[in-house]
Amino acid sequence: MLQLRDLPTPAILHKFAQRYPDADITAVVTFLHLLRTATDLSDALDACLQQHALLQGRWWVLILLMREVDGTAAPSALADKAGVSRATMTGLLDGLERDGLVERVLGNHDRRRVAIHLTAAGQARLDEVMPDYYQRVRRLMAPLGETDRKQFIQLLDRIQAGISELSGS
Amino acid sequence: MLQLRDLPTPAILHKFAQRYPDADITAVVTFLHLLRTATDLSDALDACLQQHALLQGRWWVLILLMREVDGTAAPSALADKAGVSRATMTGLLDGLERDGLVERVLGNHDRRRVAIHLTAAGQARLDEVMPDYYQRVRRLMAPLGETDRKQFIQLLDRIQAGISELSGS
DNA sequence: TTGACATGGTTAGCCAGCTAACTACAATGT
DNA sequence: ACATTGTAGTTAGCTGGCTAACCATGTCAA
Repeated sequence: MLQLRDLPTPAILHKFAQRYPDADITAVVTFLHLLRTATDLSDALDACLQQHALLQGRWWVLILLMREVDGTAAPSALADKAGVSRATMTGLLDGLERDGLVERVLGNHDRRRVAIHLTAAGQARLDEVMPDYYQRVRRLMAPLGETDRKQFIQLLDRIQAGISELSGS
Repeated sequence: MLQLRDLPTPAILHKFAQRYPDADITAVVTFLHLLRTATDLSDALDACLQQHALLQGRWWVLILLMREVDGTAAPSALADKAGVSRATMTGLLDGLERDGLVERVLGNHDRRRVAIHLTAAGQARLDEVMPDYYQRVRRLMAPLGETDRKQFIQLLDRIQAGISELSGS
């Protein structure tokens, strides 16, 4: 994700719009504002996870495992749900297994398959980080009331729908 | 940035809220929606830049250089403005220099300093990618009218203000 | 004047993304 | 029965984040 510390000033936007007449100023400003806020939220999430010796990728794998009734899933399923490649998931699982937060259980019927299991230590780590996470998200979103949130999500969904349409065609 | 391919269903949110009573459901949903949309936009940006053999980090450096009147800046200034460490900037500049898009000019007065200069090839690459970029941003933001955009940015700014306040205290 | 500190940039080594290629195994069609 | 194809997971090698440590150079004060 782009780390935007220095959004363009009106003067800079004007300069660029001169050279590139296709520029839609308010579109660019909206686009960059959204990315900037998301980056800041992501950084805030990093700060939270770091307190508990976790990073986004590994934390998300633990959550995906906790969503399962038996705390077990296949690496490829985790990769799909986390939106990363299978190769990346192998690396994440290596780290989590080294820390004892998950374990690899070899399959019996199909010996290609491996089951990833959330260990007691993994669950304990989640029980430590999640209350902190929820607390922080609560505070981060506090500036928006319930009505604001509905409205905000609606605007996000309209952008999302546009993206799906563009990439679909 | 988190790759959220699988947002929690209401059932999952309920399950987690049972175990972690601090959870503020609408806050979490809003938070994840925002990150999800930003991720998708970032992916769309990646797709655009890839058409022109660029990645976000390197592209942003070129833009920062083009903002300067003489197309020149110090590595540390670029690092600050891009929001990355000086070490990361060294790597980005290595890649850009290898591709001939920037050049390092050694300082005369202070021999620690290096000036980074946007080359003609670098400017040409920007002139190739920017119209495509603006075109795509225009289309991505098309679902929102001018009024929507104002409102959206205002909501983003309120979140941003909250973040600054939290990290400041 | 020179010793201590500050600054600009690079290097080294870690993590986590990616693609492409590979291994092992399963399934399937002739 | 066996060759082909498909699938699950890993490995290798790239990029680009990070921190910490490390020159080299400037600066400043005793």
